[in-house]
Amino acid sequence: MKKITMLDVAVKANVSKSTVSQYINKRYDYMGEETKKRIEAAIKNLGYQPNYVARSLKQKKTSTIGVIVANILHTFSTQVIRAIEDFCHEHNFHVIVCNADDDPEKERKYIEMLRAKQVDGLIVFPTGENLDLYDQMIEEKYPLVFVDRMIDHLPVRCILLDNEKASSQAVSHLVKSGYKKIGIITTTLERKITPRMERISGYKKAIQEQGLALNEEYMKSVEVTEMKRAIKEMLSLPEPPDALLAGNDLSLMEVLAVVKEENINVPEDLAVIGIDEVSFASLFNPAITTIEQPAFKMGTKAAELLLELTKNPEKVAEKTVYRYEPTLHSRESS
Amino acid sequence: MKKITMLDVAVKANVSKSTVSQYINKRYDYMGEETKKRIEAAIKNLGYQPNYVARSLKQKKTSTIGVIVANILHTFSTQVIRAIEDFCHEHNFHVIVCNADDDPEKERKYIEMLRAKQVDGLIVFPTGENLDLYDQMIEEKYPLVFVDRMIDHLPVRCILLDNEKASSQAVSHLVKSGYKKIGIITTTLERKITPRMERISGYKKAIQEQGLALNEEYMKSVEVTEMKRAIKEMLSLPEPPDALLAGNDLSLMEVLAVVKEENINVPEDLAVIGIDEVSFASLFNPAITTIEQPAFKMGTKAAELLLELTKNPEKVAEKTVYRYEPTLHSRESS
DNA sequence: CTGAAAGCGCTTACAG
DNA sequence: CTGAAAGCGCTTACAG
Repeated sequence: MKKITMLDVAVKANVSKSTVSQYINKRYDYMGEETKKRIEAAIKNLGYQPNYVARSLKQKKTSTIGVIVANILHTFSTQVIRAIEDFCHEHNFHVIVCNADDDPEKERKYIEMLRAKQVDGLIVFPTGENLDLYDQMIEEKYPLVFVDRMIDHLPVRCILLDNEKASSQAVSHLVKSGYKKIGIITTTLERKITPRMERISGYKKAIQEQGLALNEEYMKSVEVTEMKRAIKEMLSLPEPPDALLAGNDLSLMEVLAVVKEENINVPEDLAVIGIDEVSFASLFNPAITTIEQPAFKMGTKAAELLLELTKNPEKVAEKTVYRYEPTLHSRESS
Repeated sequence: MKKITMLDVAVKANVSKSTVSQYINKRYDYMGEETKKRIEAAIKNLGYQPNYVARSLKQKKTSTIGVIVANILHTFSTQVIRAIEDFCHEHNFHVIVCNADDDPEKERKYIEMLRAKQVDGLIVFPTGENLDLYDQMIEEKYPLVFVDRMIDHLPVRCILLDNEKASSQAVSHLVKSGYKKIGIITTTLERKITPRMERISGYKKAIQEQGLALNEEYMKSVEVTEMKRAIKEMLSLPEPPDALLAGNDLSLMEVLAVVKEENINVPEDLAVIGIDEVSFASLFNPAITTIEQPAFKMGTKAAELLLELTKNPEKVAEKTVYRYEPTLHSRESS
């Protein structure tokens, strides 16, 4: 079963490859009606499908972009990905998604593989460790957009939640409901991941603005595997918190696991609130108060910016931070 | 910023393109040590990255496969995708994922686009409507694997849950716990989607095997948007069911939404059990009994089969159904 | 042990 | 209005 090529079509339609190519690319400015029809018939007849690989090689563009998420386990990542895909498919771009799994080495490998595949641009949730690669892309004016995290000083467009605001919304909501001993639990800060840092700093500022005392024992940032232990520790303090802010969806799951294991009454004994919307928030008993990121909007914007850069690669690299507003969904858990 | 090509490396290392190519492809059977070193140095020095598009064109393979899922909103789909990606990345294959969104037209577009991009094979959760395309791929001996759904008579390898067994596990578990009026709710059967059909037929068989009466009013298959209404209807029957089997994760969410809205006591007033594992199952109050698909194993198998076909395209097309065992997680809701 | 040459399937100035 | 020719960046038999 030999593959049908453009040449086969040309022969069948009694024209040259060039003319078939013009037809395929809808450049029929001067094409005779007769010719068009013959080509169309030949294509249908032979079941010809153009080979995008050959086209890409010649045109030096693939109409494909790459997305590297730091960790696909977050609902936020999957929502952003879906938004990117929707936008790209509408604009006839393909998307290759890779999951760096919070591992800078994997991130490096994926950046290199995707670039070898000549993708036209990259949307990255950067681990932050591959500065040489980021620098290189910037220097080459390679289309690049960061999501969720930024790297200081790097002239790259970044899509971020207003993380400090998310924390402060949580804190003021809790204070309004009468809670005064507010704890926060996030995943580890070891690698200075933007959202975690900002959510912590936003929490600190908000606590102080509310005239509450900052208590170091109410702030834990640990690996997910350590999280249940850390939460239990916090809850067995002589003066335990009466409210807990989970820094993201995975942290919230750990909090709820402890709540279940220890048979804690929510919100009577402990108010719970999570940053990131989760599928079961409103179904839960009690329904969980969450702070939602506009993931779909953020993903769409990332794709939009990237495709724009793709079309216009000479655009100056510049650090532009696009901040998005969180939304509080007040439910029963706080 | 001109792209560095193999020719640049060759010139710098004082060898021909051919030799550089040999080096890149690690075919140094007869290559002099000196030459190797010079090439290596030139590559490092210039920061050369091979262009996979050119290689793909020449080799007529892209080391990329496509995955088209029927509906990415199912947790099962995302887990299968992750397994496929893991397996493929291990074997140096790339994966392009598309979401057909239960729309046969989108499926058609994606199959055509992916084939134009010359992906080496396709894993499809088929909508079932594009028989001409499926046929064409089979005839061309194009590597193809179906997941979750099969199409009668089509000689394609299929990865499926033992759906009938899943239903019968649910029914016998419920019967063992003393429930006798067992309902089932699934998404619409309009397009004869395999898992829905089989879960229904498995349910019917199990009910009869258990010596219970089959009650048509206890079986509803409707669009997700209609589901809450349908559930409420079933629950307001003169003799309502005392247990409800949700046919998949999305259906389970609808059941739980009704439970919450109507303040139903689970499992006292209504036992609940769902096919598909969900992230919150064990955190919920009450914890939800689920029947899990071995999604990771299934995805891995799909990838394994496909890569095998890719290596060995002359393998006869044959209908082989790989069935996987469901696992019951007995929790508090039933 | 290494190189010259052909070719993968397209696109694109340019000629006529 | 259409075609001949060059070329995108590789790989691969084959020659030497």
